[in-house]
Amino acid sequence: MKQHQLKIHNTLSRKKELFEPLNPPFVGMYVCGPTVYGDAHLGHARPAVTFDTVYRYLGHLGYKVRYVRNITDVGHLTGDADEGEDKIAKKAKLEQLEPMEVAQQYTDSYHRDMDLLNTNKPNIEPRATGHIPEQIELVQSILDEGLAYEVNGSVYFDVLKYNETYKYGKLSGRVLEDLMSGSRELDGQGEKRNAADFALWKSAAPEHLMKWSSPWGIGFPGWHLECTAMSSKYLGKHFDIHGGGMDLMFPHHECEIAQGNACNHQDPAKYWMHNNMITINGQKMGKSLGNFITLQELFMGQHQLLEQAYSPMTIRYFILTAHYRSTLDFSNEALKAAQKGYKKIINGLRISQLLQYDNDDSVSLDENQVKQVENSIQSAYKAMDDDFNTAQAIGHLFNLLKKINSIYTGQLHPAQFGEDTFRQLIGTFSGFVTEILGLKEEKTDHQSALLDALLNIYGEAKTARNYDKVDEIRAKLKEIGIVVKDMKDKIDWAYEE
RNA sequence: GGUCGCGUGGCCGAGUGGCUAGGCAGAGGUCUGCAAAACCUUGUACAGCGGUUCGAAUCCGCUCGCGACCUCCA
Repeated sequence: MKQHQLKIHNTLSRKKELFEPLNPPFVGMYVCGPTVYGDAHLGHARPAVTFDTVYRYLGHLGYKVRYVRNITDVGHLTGDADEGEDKIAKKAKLEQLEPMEVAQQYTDSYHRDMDLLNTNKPNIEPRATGHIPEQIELVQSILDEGLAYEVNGSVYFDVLKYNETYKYGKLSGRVLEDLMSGSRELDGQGEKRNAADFALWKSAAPEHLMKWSSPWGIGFPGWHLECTAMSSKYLGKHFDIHGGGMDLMFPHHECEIAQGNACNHQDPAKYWMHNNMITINGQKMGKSLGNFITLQELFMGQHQLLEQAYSPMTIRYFILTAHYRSTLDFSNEALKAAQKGYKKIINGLRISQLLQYDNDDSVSLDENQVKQVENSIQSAYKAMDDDFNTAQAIGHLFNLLKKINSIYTGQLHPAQFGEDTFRQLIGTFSGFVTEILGLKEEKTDHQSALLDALLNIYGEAKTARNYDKVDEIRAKLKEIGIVVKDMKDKIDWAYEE
């Protein structure tokens, strides 16, 4: 285990705290995943990249992390107008599909997009519908604790009663009295004893598609229950890190804490991490605002607001250039700058793989250069240790990159750094970029353009009767499985059969 | 209305009491057949007003502006 003083901003205390795993070297991390009823959008990219980076860095420090991220395939309630209906079932009716078909389709597209963003797969990716018995058990145990009540086949969490023993609202800083007075009138609240109560189990109407039998009748689980059920099943009743978007802080995570305390008498997680939101041209992204961009649209450049396509790695890099707790604003200008920055880093990565140490006795060690490299390396790690400050770390990586580029162009000599520092420079830069930040080279498919250029040279060499050159080009291409075809009136190529 | 957060140079974006963040764009230079890349130099930034302090972008107060959550949301 490397010696690092890793600090994590804990939403519970609103402070940075020294990270001390409950059971080192093991770390349990649960992150709220997507509700799979539509294509993944920008908002899904941020937590995915953020917590992937957390996962990578913890692994880099030597921790054995179990990363659990759920797939919500029971839709949350859509709200007042559609009480009793859920998002996934609604979409299914519209498209004349089985609800599970919808969930599968969007789970697959989510996976595709997350792969493109080069995020590691979670170690466990549990589905809500695969954990109905566990959720029913939870409801029962909360009922047994006397902290829930049943009405007409639905079960509600009794927030007032809970608040007598525990503190409801401690994560989001809400005060129960304020919640009760400030809460709006919603349909279907008649069953609740109090506006602040939330559903653990909802009775399903006959036309409802996704439903299961339970001790309280046919119904479906409440929105917050799955995370409690699955996190405790796979990580235990008390685990290290719980992550998710800031918008989930209330009520979702608050309810998870309440549920966890109600049945396990302890907070589910020690550290709560929340990534901030993404805005587009300064505005919140939302379907109603018409600035809702899916990842595929972004990668293809197919959206009114986009002047061009932005590659997955450009997006990943862009997300990493801001601290995860700051809002991040998407604009064409910012994305274009990110694209250039990303390419600069990747060019550096390619160069760093080419550079060799070259001991030259006529070049003497330059203490100043050594010191600068050592400082930048140390600072990059320090930034990551300070609540995963990737933005600052990247700044220091650019300073390392300048050294690498200077060696490449011959303005600095490897021997000025000494062999140790030289290897650290190369190793830290490339390791940081690929392993911690998860950036990789995006190989572009320029095969046909390159072939055309090469075949032009081939043709010119032939005209000039430079047959050595002609044979050389033909041989090189044959090595990669391409045969040159000299036609009567043109030169073409084909895959070697 | 309640709770929380933010306002940094042309743009993005770190920084929470004294030490050049960094990227993009711009200017000058080195290199170069030309160009590009790279490297070097260059920007007297911290919403406004007041206070604390030897010293504040950084702490406190007020004002203005923006946003998030409170309702599905990543």
